Amino acid sequence: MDAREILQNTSIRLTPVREAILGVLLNERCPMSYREVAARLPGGQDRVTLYRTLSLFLKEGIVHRVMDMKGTWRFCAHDPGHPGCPGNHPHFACRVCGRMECLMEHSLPHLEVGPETVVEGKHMVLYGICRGCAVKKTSKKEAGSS
Amino acid sequence: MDAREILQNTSIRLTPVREAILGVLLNERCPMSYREVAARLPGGQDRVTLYRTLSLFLKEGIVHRVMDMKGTWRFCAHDPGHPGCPGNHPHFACRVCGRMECLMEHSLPHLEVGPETVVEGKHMVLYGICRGCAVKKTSKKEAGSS
DNA sequence: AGATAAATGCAACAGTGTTGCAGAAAGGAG
DNA sequence: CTCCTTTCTGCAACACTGTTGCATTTATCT
Repeated sequence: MDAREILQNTSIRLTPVREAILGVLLNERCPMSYREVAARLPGGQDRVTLYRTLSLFLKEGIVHRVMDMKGTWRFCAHDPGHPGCPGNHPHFACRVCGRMECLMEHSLPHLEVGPETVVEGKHMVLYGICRGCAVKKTSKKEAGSS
Repeated sequence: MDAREILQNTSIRLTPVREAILGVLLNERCPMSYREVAARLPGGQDRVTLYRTLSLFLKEGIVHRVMDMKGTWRFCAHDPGHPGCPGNHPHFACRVCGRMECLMEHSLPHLEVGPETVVEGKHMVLYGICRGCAVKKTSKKEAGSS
């Protein structure tokens, strides 16, 4: 299912800008900051349009978002095959390459809080060094010490 | 143990500004944003000083920090009686009053990620409506409908 | 094709957090 | 106590994220 099809399944209008933005998200399939999305767009789009489009996608339920360790929102296109995807999983943020990934194989644990408290949602972010960067680092070290 | 004593146990200098800032954190005992801390200070302190002081406290290990749902860091003084406190618990953020609290009674679950990945830390934030605000809302509704 | 509603781009703003630098204050040595 | 070195503080300026209001353009329906 490509961007065009997904957008046509919603009540919002299909425009080139939206198709392009959703296309980028579908292509990467990891939570992206506005900046990362903008860098992969042909250019000429306004920041504001991008912010508004991402918020709209969120409202329409075709993306979810997580906050990374720098305090910026990252948006990720849902996998159409995973109906439970809407953010109900933890994420991992790499401090070296800055990328974030969905930990689809886990679901967020349920925590018991006080009886009156209303829990509307939860976020969990692990941070550290991703596999790709860890491997690169190790091999660099080994190369340096030999 | 008050702010002065805690600071004297570290290698950093004891200054009135630092004593005041740590005093505020010790008094509230919940994760506070720079803005909340500033509002409780006598005034006259520079924003930059406050940011730097909080970062210093973090480096010294006398506070921990969490990111709230608006992307701002919140700092919380450690409970001297809880050596395991350094952030190893989830937090709850109320979207009505904006306050955040430590969920000391829970610890963060361990998640198994790939073998090469280096996990350096994790964050978990529940959000919704805290007990205080939920109760207030209910009683308001009841009062309105009667 | 024309009308209407929505989407885009622009300018401006609020807020968080950072850096560089000059003057002020803390802590130690004599 | 006084001087000296270190480091802390406050100021100005900046980069960045995210938001709002408004005028213009574009999509969609009739």
